[in-house]
Amino acid sequence: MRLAKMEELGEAVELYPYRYDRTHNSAEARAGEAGLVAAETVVRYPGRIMAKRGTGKTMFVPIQDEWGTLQAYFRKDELGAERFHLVQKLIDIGDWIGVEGTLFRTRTDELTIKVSDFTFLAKAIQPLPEKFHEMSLENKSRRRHLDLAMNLASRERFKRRSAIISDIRAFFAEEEFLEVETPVLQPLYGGATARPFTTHHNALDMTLYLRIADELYLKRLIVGGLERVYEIAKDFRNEGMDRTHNPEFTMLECYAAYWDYHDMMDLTENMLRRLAVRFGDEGKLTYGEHEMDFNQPFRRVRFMDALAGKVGQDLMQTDTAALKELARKHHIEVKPGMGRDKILDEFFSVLVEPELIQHTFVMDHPKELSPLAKAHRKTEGLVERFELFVAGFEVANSFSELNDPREQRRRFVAQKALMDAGDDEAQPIDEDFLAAMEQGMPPTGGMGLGIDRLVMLLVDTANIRDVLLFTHMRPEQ
RNA sequence: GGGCCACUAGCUCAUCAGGUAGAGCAUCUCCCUUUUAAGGAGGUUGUGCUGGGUUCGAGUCCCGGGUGGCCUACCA
Repeated sequence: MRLAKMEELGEAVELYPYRYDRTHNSAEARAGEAGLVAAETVVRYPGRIMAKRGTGKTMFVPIQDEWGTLQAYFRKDELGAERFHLVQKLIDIGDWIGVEGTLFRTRTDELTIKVSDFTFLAKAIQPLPEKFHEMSLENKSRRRHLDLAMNLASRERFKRRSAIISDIRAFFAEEEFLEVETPVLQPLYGGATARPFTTHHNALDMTLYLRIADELYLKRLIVGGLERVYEIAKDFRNEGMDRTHNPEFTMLECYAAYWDYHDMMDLTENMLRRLAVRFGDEGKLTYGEHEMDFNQPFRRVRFMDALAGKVGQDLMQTDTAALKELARKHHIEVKPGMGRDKILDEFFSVLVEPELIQHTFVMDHPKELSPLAKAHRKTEGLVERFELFVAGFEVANSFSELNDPREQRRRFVAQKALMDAGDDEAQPIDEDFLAAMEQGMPPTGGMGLGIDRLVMLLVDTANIRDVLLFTHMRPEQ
């Protein structure tokens, strides 16, 4: 048993020492091989023991650090019987160790450190998982530390996510947006249609909600005179979870004074093209079986036009009764209480969305679906809004922000009516936000983008769990 | 929410007609001074998810429960 060996090992070495002076990591040692070998430089390299291959008086031990693996070669005649015994018998796979020695190539041409001395760094009591088979998705998600330890591809994916988010921050800095932080705990939720998580503040004895969006706070900043703001933050929605949904997820929202949704569309297009160039293949992306070329201008299509193309007739003037009749014909489910625009949305998600593989901006949505968007400047009944679809799912959502407080109040009241009618995703009236808007809000363009889905797209993975380090799962047992 | 499938050693899995369980890796003992899924000899490892039923006998068949996966639906 490992605990028994630990005691014996503990008599010879410090089991949990405090620090280690590294001269090279595995990537640096590989890159500098020629010089290091020629000069017989002594390197000090720490990492985790991933395997042990012994031949009695020698040991080959692959040691893994964040960047990869470097093999260490221990010899009994070099280290002495006692020290060699430690490596051979008492040190286990999973333990952390620092080795010191010179680099050479073995007979089989593997870059190796010939160990002149070593420092024990930390003991592992539990063994690492078996190495020949992929861990199950459940095990990977539930025990991410093991997934990261065993799968370099998984590490790479998460490092890539980090790099993508850093690059988005750099992009917004170049565009002169200010990064801000707004409350997670909110007395009222809003900015999206979704059910919230509820919590309680003891000192104030009041109900608080975990935010479902940052929108209403970011717009207050626009009112306050900060002209370009953005936030990358977790939102929380109390809804189902599946391949593309997690109850907490990372959202990017940005707002710019004096812009409309056309400006936001350009910004979104520029940002995605830049990411595709930096993280894809020169602007081309492969997602599953699909190929997309972000160098090409993004397709732009009006919501009602896309729908007309599918249904074979313009639905702009079609009344609700006729729509319901059409829905039956297309096997589209209409639930009681669904308004005309909601039915149109249903048509859209069933008929159009699945076919939006290539990056496409869908523009000018029906009004009822967008309580925070400004009415279309030309077409009655529509709003100035766009959604970006890629590979069949929605990545971004944007509008010319409604800034007329009288109209905003009417929309809130309409939402309230929906809520009273039993729609538990409708938004409550936010008087505080309305008061801010009444102080005068400049014309503003706003955009929200799901970071997790964007990362899925850029690293070509079908499951949101692959891009979230820790996902929500039921507790075991 | 609906359908299908799975749950057996620490890990990945097997046990094809019901007769109280096995392989590889891990672990333990021994041999081996250039191995790389190292090798060789030997040993240990299980409330077979859970509760009930059928049966002389259940991991195996039946029913309930739990957990997970896939598909589907719902969800700015």
